Amino acid sequence: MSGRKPTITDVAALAGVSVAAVSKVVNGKGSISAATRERVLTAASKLQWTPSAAAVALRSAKTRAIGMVAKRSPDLLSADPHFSLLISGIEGELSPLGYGLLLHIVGEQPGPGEPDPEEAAYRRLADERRVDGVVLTESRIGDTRFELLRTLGVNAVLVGTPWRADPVPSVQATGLGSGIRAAVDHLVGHGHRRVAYVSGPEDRVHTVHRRRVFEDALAARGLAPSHSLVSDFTAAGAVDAISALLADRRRPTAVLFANDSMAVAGLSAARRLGVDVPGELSVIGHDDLPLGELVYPQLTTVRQDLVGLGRAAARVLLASLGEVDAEPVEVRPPELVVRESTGPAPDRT
Amino acid sequence: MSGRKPTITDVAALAGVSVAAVSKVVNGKGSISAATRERVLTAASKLQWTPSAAAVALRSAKTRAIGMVAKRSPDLLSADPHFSLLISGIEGELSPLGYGLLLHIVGEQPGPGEPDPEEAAYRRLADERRVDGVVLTESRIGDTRFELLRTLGVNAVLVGTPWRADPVPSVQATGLGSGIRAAVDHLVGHGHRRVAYVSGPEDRVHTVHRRRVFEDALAARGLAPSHSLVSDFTAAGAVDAISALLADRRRPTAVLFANDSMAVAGLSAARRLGVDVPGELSVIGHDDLPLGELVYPQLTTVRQDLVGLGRAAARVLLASLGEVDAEPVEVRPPELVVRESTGPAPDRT
DNA sequence: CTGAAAGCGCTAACAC
DNA sequence: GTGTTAGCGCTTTCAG
Repeated sequence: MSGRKPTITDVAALAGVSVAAVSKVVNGKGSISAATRERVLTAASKLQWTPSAAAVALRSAKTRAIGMVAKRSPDLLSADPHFSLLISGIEGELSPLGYGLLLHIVGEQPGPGEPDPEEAAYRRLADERRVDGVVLTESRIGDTRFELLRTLGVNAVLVGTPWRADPVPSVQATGLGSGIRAAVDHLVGHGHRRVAYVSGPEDRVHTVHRRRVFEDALAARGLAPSHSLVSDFTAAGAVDAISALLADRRRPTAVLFANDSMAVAGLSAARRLGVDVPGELSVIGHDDLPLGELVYPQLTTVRQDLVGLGRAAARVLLASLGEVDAEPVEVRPPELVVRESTGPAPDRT
Repeated sequence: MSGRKPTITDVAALAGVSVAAVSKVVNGKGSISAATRERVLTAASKLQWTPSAAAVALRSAKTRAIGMVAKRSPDLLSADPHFSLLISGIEGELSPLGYGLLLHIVGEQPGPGEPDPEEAAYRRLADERRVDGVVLTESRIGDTRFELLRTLGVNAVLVGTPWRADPVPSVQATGLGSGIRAAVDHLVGHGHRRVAYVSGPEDRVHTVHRRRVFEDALAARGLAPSHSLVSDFTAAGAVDAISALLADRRRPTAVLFANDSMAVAGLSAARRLGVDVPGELSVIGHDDLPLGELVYPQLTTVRQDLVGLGRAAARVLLASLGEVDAEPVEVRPPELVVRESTGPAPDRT
């Protein structure tokens, strides 16, 4: 395409040294005199040479890439912005070290007579030796991915809470639960007594965790959930949920959703049904995606430091690869962001 | 980590053939007897062997990966869901062929005394020979990326309209402009006479194109834009724009935004100012991101087949790599999706 | 401190 | 139809 790409040999020749010397200076290993280093460096930059990733990978068995596979339902709605933020954080740590991020998006359905696409994706990553590690998200109850990855021999780190204290590397925010507790306090402090919860899919670890935190927080104020629904992170699910809640004679005056997309969809559905938010119903989301600020009324939500989580996950992986020291990066605790979708409970009627 | 990974040699030994034979069968090249093929295949599967990506890449100078670099402003708001959809389409084509997608996210700012991070990212991808091609998005006026990529010797395909008929590979929807024209017709048909346009950043090729289509469509109905604003794809920008429009004594009765995020932000801002949508103001977005269905009122928007564009881009790249035939995949033409944010023009007062 | 040499796992001529 | 044999570009002992 544009002349041959220079190789280490070219650099060595131009610098008048051996290829070994060049290798040593670019890797900072072995001992090299300042003079030689200098000559190699200038030769390299003159030739615009950068080590070939493939050669390095083959020789050193390190690809300098980490992988991520995202399982996506046809309803692209939910996970998306969540992933983007996480990826931003991950990339922020990888890029400076020259690591790449290999992304795979797989469907939910195994396709007729085929293996689980998610598992297949991890296998391929491992078998082809394309990555040095992977980051997992959306911890699931009964999650088999760690086991799989372990037998495949690839490093992994989980963003979130492991399924029952599995001894797997993972990262989570400090003070987990503080945001939801603050949300409950906010609501109760505003006179709400009937507050409902709409969770995400039940196979998610965070689903049960968040609901428990919610219930405990309410209990601490001497209350119990007015309703507790399970939904699926889709818009339709949220709409169904809100319809059910509003149809109840003793309907809630406030509802917490397990993510922002559902919260916005629910909020919109309520308004469409003629229910004023926050006048008649307060709504709180979870994650603080950009979306929440765009809508009217703006969404009160539990902010999660997604970028920080991504960053932290990358650090853990990088540390296990010996690239950085294992100093954990701090992930900001979840916090309540009060905007316009919450307010005082409506007058008792 | 878990026993040594099997190599082609192991497979050859187990099958009782030469490594060349194994290579031939996995690559479908050369001539191999059915019997040998069979033995190789069983040996390979017994050993769970898959060719090492690094070895293949080094030897054949093909990485079987394509790259993408996304330039992201600190305000993550805009490009996001757009990218996710594109990526879904791209991955859909890559995965079946065993290709990977290497993603890089870079900031806008060059950092003090540093080179443009975007350019640096492309250079790294090329110099390290990490990918066989890249897909570019967000065609810019005066775009230098193609030139860069050409001198770097990497295949590239653009999603969108090239900057002034550059002879670069690109994909776009058939019937470009049809969606915006339909939007204008929809509005005018509903009695709107004062319709405004809020564009994206002026350095984008699509910005000027879409605005022209808009103006031409209006002109075809004997009208001219009531206002034409330039914004920046941020929520704040959209809010400013809508405020300016509504402050005008002769304010528009309808406004088209260059993307959905701005449209939703604008729509929300209008409502916050006490302006009813669509009663007093009709709003139309662009792209049809999931977000538009979540909000209330649901957003009328110009749908763009983002997934199809991603798919098509991947095909073009794959074709230029000789992996697939160059049959262009069809990208659905843009179409107007009428929802709740548009309606009849308010009565003249 | 420096260089020669042996591969990493695989593909592609080229012989047989 | 099948095997032998060079490397691809780099890292890493191991002598000097």
